[in-house]
Amino acid sequence: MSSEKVVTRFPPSPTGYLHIGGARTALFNWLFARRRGGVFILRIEDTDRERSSNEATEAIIESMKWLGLDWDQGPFFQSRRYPLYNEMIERLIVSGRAYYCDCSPEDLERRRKEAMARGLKPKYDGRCRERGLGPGPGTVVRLKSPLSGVTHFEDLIKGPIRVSNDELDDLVLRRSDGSPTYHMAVVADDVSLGITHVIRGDDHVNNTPRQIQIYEALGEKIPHYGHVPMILGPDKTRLSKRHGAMSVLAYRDMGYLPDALINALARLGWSYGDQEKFSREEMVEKFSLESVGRSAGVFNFEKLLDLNAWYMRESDVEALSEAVIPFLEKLGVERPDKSFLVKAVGTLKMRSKTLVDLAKDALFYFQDEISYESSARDKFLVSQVAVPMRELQKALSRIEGFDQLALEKAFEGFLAASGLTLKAIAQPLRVSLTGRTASPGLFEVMEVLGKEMVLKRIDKALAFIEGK
RNA sequence: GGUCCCAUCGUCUAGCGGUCUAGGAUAUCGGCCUCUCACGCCGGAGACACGGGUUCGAUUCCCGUUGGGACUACCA
Repeated sequence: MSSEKVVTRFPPSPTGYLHIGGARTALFNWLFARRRGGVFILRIEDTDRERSSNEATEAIIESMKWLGLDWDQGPFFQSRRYPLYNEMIERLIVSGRAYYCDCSPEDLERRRKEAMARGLKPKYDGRCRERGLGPGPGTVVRLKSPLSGVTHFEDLIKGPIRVSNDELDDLVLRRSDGSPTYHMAVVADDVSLGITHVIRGDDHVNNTPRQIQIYEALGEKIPHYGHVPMILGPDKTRLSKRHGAMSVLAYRDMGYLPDALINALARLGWSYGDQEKFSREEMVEKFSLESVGRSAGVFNFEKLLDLNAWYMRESDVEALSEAVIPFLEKLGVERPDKSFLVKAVGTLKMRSKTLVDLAKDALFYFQDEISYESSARDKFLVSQVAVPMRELQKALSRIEGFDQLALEKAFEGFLAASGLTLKAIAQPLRVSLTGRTASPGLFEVMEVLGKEMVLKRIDKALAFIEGK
């Protein structure tokens, strides 16, 4: 491709949170711009004042930041750029490529129905095209679009797409209240921001010829287009609130790492041979629109979970510890000691799949009084284990350095002397120390907990057994 | 209804005419490892929607059928 400077943009409308479909579109734009050493712009499409909100805008920005999709320019707000749109619309009127129309919405609706009843296309009939109307109340401005010919473009993902012009009607550019319509605003902004590549959802394929007509009327250079397929819900219908867990921020709150979500999103639609895991740098290096698939896909939650677990395992333990703090706090653990937390997380990062799980799994480290899972308690804290546990406790109390190595040695001695197997004592001890039947290795747990806490918990378990 | 887009294991995908008795990942089922749970390792089951062409040869190219999806507003 040419050496032109690449400029892409992500233009969400702030009518709700940023969902994973939008996030993927943003990601692809970001990836493409970064790959080509170009510019990535964030633009907020808030021309629909009714449905737009500041909360949504903030949520979108927060989501972008959390995902690490940094933008070079913006955010631009369409609501503050009306003069630009009006200027462009004036240009079109002056050059005769747009005209005023005073057909009322009700009238239009009636004519549409009539047309449909007669088996015709429900498009604008061009009534005001040649009336030479001027501005006035209740008037809109429409594009004078070509009556014949075809509009075509080369989609970077889907290949050549052509639409007969008689499928397209004279779309409204400016509403009667003076505001620009979506199509007008998009084109005007893309022109003025110098957008070279429009990478957006599949649902815009049909809009593209319309927008190209506006470019042509304006005499502006048409950008390259790439339409990425939709993301579907598990039932293969378009992703919506119905499918739950839509918002990017919801994934953050469910304890997913941004890198894992990004990786999962990238691999939904894009591929690089058989490779599944990509660092950001690798993604940027290897991304191309040619290797984005053309068919819609279902978001695979199980795969995200697996990826997240992998990213957690690969994480630096310090960073992971930092990340889990808010989740621990939610569970009532306040200001955990940093070095203790790091040690605790070190024993768990191989086994927890999300930060939420990690926090839950780590809870026993931080509780003064652990509670026993009822089934674990009933099965393992039974009278038969009281004697060996007491002996074990004695052996443990004699250990000098309470680290894994010393603990293992002490256990060897204890098991040899008592004739017990580790298997026989492991689960009762585990329940005593953690309250559960599943936990990190006993020696790891004990080292982190420390001698005092270990002896104390065994005391408590013995008291429980004997008190039964 | 019209227009446009799409179609490989349950899911995400590799495949860009012969290398395909179709590869990987995830999920699932066995087994190993083992103090539990994970991790890891080994193995199993599991897909080219259908029908026509083109070709010496189609998962791969073309057409049709079917099935999905999108758009068809003074929403974006």
